[in-house]
Amino acid sequence: MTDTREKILKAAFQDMRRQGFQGLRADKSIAAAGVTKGALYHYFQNKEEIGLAVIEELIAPDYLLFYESLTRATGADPIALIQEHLTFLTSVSTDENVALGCPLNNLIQEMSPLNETFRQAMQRVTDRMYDCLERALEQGKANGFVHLETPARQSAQFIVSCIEGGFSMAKVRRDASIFKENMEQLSNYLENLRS
Amino acid sequence: MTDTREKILKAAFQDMRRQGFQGLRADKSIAAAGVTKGALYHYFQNKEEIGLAVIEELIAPDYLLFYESLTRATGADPIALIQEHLTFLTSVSTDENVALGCPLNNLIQEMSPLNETFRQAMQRVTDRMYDCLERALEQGKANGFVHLETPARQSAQFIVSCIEGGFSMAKVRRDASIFKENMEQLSNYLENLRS
DNA sequence: TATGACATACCAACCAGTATGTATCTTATT
DNA sequence: AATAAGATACATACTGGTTGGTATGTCATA
Repeated sequence: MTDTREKILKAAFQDMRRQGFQGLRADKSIAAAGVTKGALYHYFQNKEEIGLAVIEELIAPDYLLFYESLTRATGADPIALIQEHLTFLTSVSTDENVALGCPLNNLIQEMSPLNETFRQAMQRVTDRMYDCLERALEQGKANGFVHLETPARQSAQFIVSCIEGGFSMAKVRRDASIFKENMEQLSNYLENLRS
Repeated sequence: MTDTREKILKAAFQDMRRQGFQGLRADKSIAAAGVTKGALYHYFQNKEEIGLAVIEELIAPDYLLFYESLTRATGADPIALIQEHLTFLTSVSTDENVALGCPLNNLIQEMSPLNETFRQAMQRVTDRMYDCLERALEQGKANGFVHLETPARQSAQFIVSCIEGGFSMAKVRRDASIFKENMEQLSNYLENLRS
């Protein structure tokens, strides 16, 4: 990826996080990085392509990093790994950070009903998160870490849902402690999955 | 409230649910209801006022209906009442319905970082939900329904957060069963709060 | 000399908001 | 009861700024 293209995506990502995709003013967004409209429409056919590239190239890899690693860690205790991830999420959640919300969640809320291509791209990300968590929980069952009656798929969905819900509710209060306390409750739920 | 004003708010509410507040084209929105721009700017000073009125007059009363009733039901089993509410939410959640998401959650995600007046109006709604749930749980403790070690405030936050998270994740898949399965997990969590 | 990588100027559509006009309804006065 | 005088409740036409996108030109490199 060229340097200019990367600058465009990063600037678009930042502004989309604040103002949404509809609120994104692409040329103004990149101007601060010294990139002009000419460059923008050289690398992207239209605004939609920018949004999709942000999802595919910035959001998806970032979000899937942990979940992919989770499935690869065969033999490990999945609950401990998820708990670690929650601790990590909590540690990076400042008031300023939660005020802008979860980039993926933001886009889901805004764009799912408006653009089917966006929706499918985002569904692919969440489905992958579910798949990874489900597999990890199943492996955890086989390895004696997870209670055998745990409904792996539903639990996977619930975990992701709790995280995103936590971001949502922290956002409206600009209050990271809301997120942290929610993660504590989710943590309790996770401990109940132990065998 | 006059009939015309009501028509404007209802039309704006519907379109805001799909396209967000930024995406709302107020005059086009009300045109289908036979109302013109003249009427719009007769009842509202600007677009912002429409959005705020939608929150205060349509969303807030609708959302608080259950939670207010919950606090009033002193002596009742709060967990049973909340479970009933989850069942109700599940029963009205069709694929088409979840595809549009929770109107409050949508607006929170979109507008919290962009408009402080919006944010405060929405925070008032969520705080009220927390307050009602917290009180109900505390009453439940006093009446022997709820485990005494239950952190009432945190649990209240978690419950709301799970519901909103459930809407979020169901939205991207246009799949009501995601919401239903999440409510099942939340239901399990609630049962664990019993004394 | 052809192509990639931009920069700049431009355009048509759109959109929030305004200006202006008018019919109806209310209220004070006779 | 009749009428004049606002006030209310809109409808229509217009405007100025914005926005996504395009057309065109330039410069460096292969």
